[in-house]
Amino acid sequence: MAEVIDISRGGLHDQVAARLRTMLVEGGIAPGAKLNERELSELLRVSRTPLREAIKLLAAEGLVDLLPNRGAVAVMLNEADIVDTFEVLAGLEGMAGELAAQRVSDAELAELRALHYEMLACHARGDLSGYYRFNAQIHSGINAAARNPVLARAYQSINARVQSLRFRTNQDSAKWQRAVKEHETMIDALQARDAAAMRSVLVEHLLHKRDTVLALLRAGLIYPGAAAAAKSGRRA
Amino acid sequence: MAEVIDISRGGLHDQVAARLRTMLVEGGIAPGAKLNERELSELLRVSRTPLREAIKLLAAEGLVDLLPNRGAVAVMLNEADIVDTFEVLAGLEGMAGELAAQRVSDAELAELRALHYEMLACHARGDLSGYYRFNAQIHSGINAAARNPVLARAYQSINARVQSLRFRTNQDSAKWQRAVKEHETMIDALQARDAAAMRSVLVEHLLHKRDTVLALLRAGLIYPGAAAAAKSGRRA
DNA sequence: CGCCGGCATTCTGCATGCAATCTGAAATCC
DNA sequence: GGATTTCAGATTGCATGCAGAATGCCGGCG
Repeated sequence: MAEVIDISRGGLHDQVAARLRTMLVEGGIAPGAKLNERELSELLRVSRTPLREAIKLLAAEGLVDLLPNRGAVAVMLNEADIVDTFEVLAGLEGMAGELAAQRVSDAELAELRALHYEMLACHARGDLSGYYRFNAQIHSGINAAARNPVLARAYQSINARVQSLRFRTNQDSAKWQRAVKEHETMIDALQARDAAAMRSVLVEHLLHKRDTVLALLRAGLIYPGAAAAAKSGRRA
Repeated sequence: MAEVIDISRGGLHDQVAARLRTMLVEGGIAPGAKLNERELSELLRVSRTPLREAIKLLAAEGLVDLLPNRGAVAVMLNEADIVDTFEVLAGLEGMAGELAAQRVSDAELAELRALHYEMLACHARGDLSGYYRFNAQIHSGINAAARNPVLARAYQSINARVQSLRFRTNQDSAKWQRAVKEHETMIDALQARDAAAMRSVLVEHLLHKRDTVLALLRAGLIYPGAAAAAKSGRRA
């Protein structure tokens, strides 16, 4: 037991949703791009029905905006959206950290520490891709240690919306260094079962991430071509 | 302005989703009940396609569980689910309270205070229905004052899952009294712009709500007939 | 008398077809 | 020449039809 995620390949629309999610998060579909049903149905080799269901799902997750009678477009977050999203993420992750500090088992802690060192190795090698992979694993591990599937799902859902942006953040050396330092503090706080410290460092961590993303956005590095004025106050 | 719920007239599937959501939250569809597509499509006078899309949406919101090749059933939360959900709700509402304390305008504060007195009036009259209505308006007002649509949406989505349970909590006089007291503390904390106090009282408030719901669940008053052992570790 | 296997019904899931709406542009009018 | 209107192509949204799977039942067997 204890496999929390297992429902995956139950229906075709779920597979389609997963594919689309990956494409959206990893940039296979550019932000602001229209999602043409016929096109995607041919690309993914499925009929339009499960595709439409998947798109509705992604809309509920906040990854696409649904325009009435005009289809769906990949979300283009403006500054306010990013600020709001990271604010919520910080709260959720801080909460996960608090709970994890109270509930983490020794085995989990050991595994997290191991992952931390793996990440340090990637950092030392300058292996950004590996760094991100272990980083995600660590955060996922913290969420798991929090023993709250509802929290984990909420976090994942909201995190997905900015994952595509964080994917593009080629951090400079100083910020990378600081992130590593923060991760070290995390592990220490976990070990000490210090919930307050855990929350604090995670919130800080997220706010720094936010600032990085905001800086990139302001520099026009995230939405290179598009006019960012498109979506102003709309919220689907 | 600031109507957070407005998505109604977008498409047919949205209207269907709204109808179903209401039926689920207000008990029109019992927890654990199967959602028969043909039946519902006849009841709502729509074809199965938008109905299915709506069901997928509700599944994403966590209001129904999707069984592969076996349709959907209205969620039946077990004790662990309730604990987890309220834990997250407490975190989110505490966060909303913190932000609201920092950002609430004088006009909003005045309106919240007015709503508070309206609620007191309902309390004095023993008007439970009106009490709940104003209660919901106050909480919605706090969320609005937090100036974070992402947070508001996340809260609403997760809150919907337990709304049907809270709907049935006929609080005894003592608990009602305490809730009223807590609400007073809230308004005071808002007025003082005391974020920490606001978080604290909201978290307390939610935990008390949780305990009330848990007590009802243990007493078998929430799922009267059904065997609560149905869903154990499943999470959709 | 209880258990097991096969069969029919029902239901979900997916594909396709049709109507309504939107996009874009060409032609027309001022 | 510029703006407006109108029309054709394309696209979304919804309804329906069909195949696969699951459920329940009935008869047969131990």
